[in-house]
Amino acid sequence: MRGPHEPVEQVCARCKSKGTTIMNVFAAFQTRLEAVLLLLKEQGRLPASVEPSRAVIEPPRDPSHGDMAINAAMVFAKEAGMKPRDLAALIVAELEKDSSIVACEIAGPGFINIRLAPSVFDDALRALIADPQHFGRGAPRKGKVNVEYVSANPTGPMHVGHGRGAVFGDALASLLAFAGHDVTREYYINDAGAQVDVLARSVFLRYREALGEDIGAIPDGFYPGDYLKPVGVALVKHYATQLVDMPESEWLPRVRRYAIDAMMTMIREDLAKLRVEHSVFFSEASLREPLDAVKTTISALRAKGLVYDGRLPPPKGQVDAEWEDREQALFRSTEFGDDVDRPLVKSDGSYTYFASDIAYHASKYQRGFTTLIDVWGADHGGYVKRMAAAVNAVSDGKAVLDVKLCQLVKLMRNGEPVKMSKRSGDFVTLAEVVDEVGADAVRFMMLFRKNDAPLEFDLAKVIEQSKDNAVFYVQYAHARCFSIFRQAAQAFDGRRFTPSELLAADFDKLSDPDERRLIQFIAEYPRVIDAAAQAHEPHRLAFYLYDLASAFHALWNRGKDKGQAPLRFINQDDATLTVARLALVYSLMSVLASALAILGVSAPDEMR
RNA sequence: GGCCUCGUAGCUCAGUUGGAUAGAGCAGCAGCCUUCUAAGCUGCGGGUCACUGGUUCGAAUCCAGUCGAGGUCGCCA
Repeated sequence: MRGPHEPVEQVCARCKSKGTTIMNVFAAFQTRLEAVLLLLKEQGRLPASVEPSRAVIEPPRDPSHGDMAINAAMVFAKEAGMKPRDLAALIVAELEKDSSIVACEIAGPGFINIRLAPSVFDDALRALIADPQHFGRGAPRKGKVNVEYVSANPTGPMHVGHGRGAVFGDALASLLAFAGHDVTREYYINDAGAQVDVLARSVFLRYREALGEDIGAIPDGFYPGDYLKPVGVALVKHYATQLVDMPESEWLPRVRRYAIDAMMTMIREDLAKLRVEHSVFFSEASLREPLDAVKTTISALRAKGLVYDGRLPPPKGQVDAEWEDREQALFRSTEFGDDVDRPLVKSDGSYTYFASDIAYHASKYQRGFTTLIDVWGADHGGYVKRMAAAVNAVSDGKAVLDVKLCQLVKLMRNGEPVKMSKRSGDFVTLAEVVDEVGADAVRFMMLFRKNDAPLEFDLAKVIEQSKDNAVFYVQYAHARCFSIFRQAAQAFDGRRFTPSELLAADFDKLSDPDERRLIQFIAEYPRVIDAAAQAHEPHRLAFYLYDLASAFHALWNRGKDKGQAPLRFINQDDATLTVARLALVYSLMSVLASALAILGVSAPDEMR
């Protein structure tokens, strides 16, 4: 079994000298296209104002249109004062000088469809076979990226919704690292607010319970869950009866620290089950002590005129009897596009959560990060504008914040909703789900959906071994590749088919249109990585995997039909052909493994 | 009421940052199949991309408005 923890994060040292153009055929031709446009500019045949990078070269939707499509003629027609098709002709005349372009044709409103020599894609495959670990990776990029995800309150076990953000953030971080970014994975521990005091008091009840006291029903305003019982028991072991007679001001800090640590241990274990990792756990409390970074940050903003004392209009559309008009410290977030300025200090004098969060994000910037990605639940959507404003303010516009909102997860079983009663504190936890269906199923299904779309997660369907289950379908493609190699070894008296042998394969033997399509699909991998990383959308990789698996299964099935035996991957009478096909299978297998590793899903050798 | 995220086939969802005739899986219908790995395969039907305007060579995609779903609206985090 190939584990999901191959070193996808380590930037390959070879990237520096090698670059990506050899492997990314689309990037390579984008460069050539831009060179042509530049040349036309220099010759004065295109106005100086055209920006070559605005033109796009991409795989066409319809394969009959060729291998790549260029929209340049339409994009620049107006600036050039030419008809798109005339401009296209100009570009085509230059492109045709390229020996790897075997045909150019102008189609529709001015598309340039180009057909490439098969060797272009074959070379990409050779590059992949020569170095499967490297294929698709981006060259190292400037700037540090911080991905903050999970950041669940340390007050109880994680539920399924947390799991979605966890998997999303984890996969996004891996994806960005693979694409060449310097990525740090971070968890913000909310260990300074009122809710951890509630936690401490709830645990103190359990402590007394563990000492034999009858505590009765858990009162309102306390965390009722049974998961706190062991913490109470552990407290007894640690403190015996020492805490019982202390005043709250003395036991609370002790119990709080202990409880938070216990909760974080539990959360880390849950995350580990899901193969979700963080390299930095950042404590909110550490922003206050020993130095008050919140105060410092607010002062700095005040000095810039971005914090002032003022009054806020009461919220509209809802009557709030509690509303009291008062003067308070406000952050001028309207300066950066927010709707109202936001308070930093509560009526009791303590900081609002937002104040801490500004200091926290300032810390990220001070630690050298310029791209900040926060993964939040959709219920925090109303918070995005002010946070983006704050990041802008504390970094003087030098850092950008991208907040990825994850929608709710609806837990189902055989199409029926699974009941979750939160009131009793006895809801379905993430750990229970992972134990039931496995990390692979949870991870893949959560990534097989756009993050901002609601997700239905069916506990029964995700472990079904059938084509209807995307996890199985993709993993099975990988297992099938292995199976083909096992079969091949048997058919050719234990021959090994080493990578170096596959590298020397005769790719001309791969001439069936479906084979060629699969090769091109594999060659698209670096482009998919690049686009998904740029958009911060790991789900694109999951869909690519599914489509890739689908193309492979279809090809495999063709060999199953009567009279189509020559299409089978293994042909005992033709070793040259078999080696070529195995080279294709090996390439496919490598890409499947690579993409699955980024998503944190295992790539099994067999699925019996 | 303000703001945020959405609205695509009967259902669940993609849609390559504005490209050509909008795709896939279920479900439905029609055939085929006993295996290089068995948990099937192939094909067909199915659409006012919520609606109305606008931007331009070109819009599911961008902008404005309307309708609908969910979320959110100082002193929770």
